[in-house]
Amino acid sequence: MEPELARIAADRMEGRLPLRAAVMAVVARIPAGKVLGYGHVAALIGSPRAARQVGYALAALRPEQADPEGPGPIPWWRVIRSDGSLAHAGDPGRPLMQRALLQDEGVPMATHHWRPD
DNA sequence: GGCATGACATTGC
DNA sequence: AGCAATGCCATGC
Repeated sequence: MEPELARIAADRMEGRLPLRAAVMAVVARIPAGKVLGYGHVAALIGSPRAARQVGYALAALRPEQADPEGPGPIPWWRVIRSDGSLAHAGDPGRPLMQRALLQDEGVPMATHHWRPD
């Protein structure tokens, strides 16, 4: 694991970093073309059973941070469900956009699901 | 502190 | 493959 990720996990577990901030820090480090599950992100910040909180944190992204077109966006579209499906969060159009973004980055996907290794 | 909420995960059918 | 029932746990009121 990269030292930076270890530091983030440690800060989070010691209570020096709010879950929201830890999630942002980790997601921001996911390289283009790669994806992580919500539970995977949770594990990286030292709270393996807090997958739902990861989603809750991403839901609070400010518009400019969530906009893929903007400068330094948080790549929320690289976080998917463990079974490869995409969260809709009340917006049926989002899985479609997410899938398009991932395909643009060359993520291998089946018609509906990301194909895990 | 108690209780409801939710971009999830797992299991069992 | 799809669906329902549970378990989870950080947040906000």
